[in-house]
Amino acid sequence: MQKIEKKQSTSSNTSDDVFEKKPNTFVDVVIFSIIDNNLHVMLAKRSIEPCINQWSLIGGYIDIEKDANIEDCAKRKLYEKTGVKTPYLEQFCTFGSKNRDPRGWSISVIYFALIPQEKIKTQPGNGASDIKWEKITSDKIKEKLAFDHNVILSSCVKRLRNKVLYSSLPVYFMKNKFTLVELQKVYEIILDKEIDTKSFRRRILNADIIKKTNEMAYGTTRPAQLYQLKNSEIPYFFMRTLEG
Amino acid sequence: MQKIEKKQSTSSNTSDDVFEKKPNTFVDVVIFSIIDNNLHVMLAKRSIEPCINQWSLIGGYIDIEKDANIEDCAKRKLYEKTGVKTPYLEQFCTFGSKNRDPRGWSISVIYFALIPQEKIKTQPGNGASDIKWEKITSDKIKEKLAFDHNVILSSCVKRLRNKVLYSSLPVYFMKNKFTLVELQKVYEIILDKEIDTKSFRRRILNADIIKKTNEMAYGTTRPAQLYQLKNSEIPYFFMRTLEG
DNA sequence: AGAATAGTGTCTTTAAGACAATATTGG
DNA sequence: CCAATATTGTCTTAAAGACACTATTCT
Repeated sequence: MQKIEKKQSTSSNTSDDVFEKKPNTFVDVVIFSIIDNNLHVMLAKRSIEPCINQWSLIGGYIDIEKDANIEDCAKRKLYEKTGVKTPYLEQFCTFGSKNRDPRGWSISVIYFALIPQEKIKTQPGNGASDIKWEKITSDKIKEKLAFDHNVILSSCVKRLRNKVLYSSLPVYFMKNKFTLVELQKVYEIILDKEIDTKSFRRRILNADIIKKTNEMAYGTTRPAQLYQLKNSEIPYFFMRTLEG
Repeated sequence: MQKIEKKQSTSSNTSDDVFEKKPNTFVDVVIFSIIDNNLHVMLAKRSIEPCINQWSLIGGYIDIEKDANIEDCAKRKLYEKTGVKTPYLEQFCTFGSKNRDPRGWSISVIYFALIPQEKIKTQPGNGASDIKWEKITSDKIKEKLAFDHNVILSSCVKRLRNKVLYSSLPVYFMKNKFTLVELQKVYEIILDKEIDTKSFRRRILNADIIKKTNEMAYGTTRPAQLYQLKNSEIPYFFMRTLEG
């Protein structure tokens, strides 16, 4: 262990700055979407060291000139990669340790976002070769990510799964108008488990969070009622969790 | 708005340090305990600027030489003030903005701890004139705290309340051996609401989280069965929330 | 015996689970 | 009509709410 030099002269706006050395500070966003009947996460390929060319979650350091607060920082990173301004965004937790980044002590505030695939402007291949969607299979992905991002992703997926058992979170994956069958399918994809149709519909309709539109979804057989979210701001929390 | 100078020469341990200016980083712990049939929070009087002599939550900056990770940092601060090594400790959330601290951009990772009053070594007056317990009345305290600590405290109390509706968290306020009547009382204090005795006992006993001891608590009337926690590590989560 | 607190019995209510049954479309 | 999918009916089950009742102690 070498001694740390106390040479750093900070350009602080107060005279008594006691922070000789600070952790590096990041915000990372776990961006989820349902694609091809599977839960996916958005990854970015790192263009700089460390971990250059490895895939990672969407994020980067907090820019104290650009960002007024950490949520704005998360929104900025999200907007830069997806073109989406107001997705469902929730602070998940914060990872911080001396080892998680080779550059030294670092903190990363993790958010997660739920986005309907349709709303995402920047699709891989569409001028953005540095981002891609990776399929999540039971908490994990195949890709080996930079830093501790596999651990972060895994615990975030667990949190999402758990929360879906007692909330309306999956509605934030739906496009503007959707059928109850489609919504149930999204629940089943995330939970990786079949749900009884009657129970599901009773639960959702009872919660009074969606309203019928005057449109139907036509397919090859019986058309289905199209619904819309009533109040998209806050998710609904049920009094009971589903079996898990 | 003055321009920020980019003069800071960091003593980083890698050559390519892109972090011109970093937020200051803190960990604060909201330490709860039940005292005199009321929920209380531990406060510390600040001995340095800014906000000198104002009361605040227990916390301080992350010391990258002492702390291996943020949870250790929280445990260290908790131990320094309470003498308790292994309380119930949970990461709550992270606050970060350019305005919350007059010294500039700052991040604070907030933990909360639940401690039985009996376990706390450092009681106010006992050589520690810089700490005190403050009573919480419906999410708030009377004291005007430093920085944004009133906001942090308030949202943390709400989180605690909500979590008590569907978990066994209150057991972490109990001393080693306790009666079901005492545990119910703690639930009622936190929720500020009476609970039906039969329903409460059925719920707790059904969860199979406590076991009978061979001791009774003797008072002025009928003695009560003393119980102990079975597995103190992780809280129990019920399938249904209580009415709220 | 009577006050006080600990603890139980049991009926009602609510919402989920299970699963059979019906409804509506296209071919 | 038939296949396929959407939607509903209804019985069972699990756990909470309500509230009356019994049990055990001390004075």
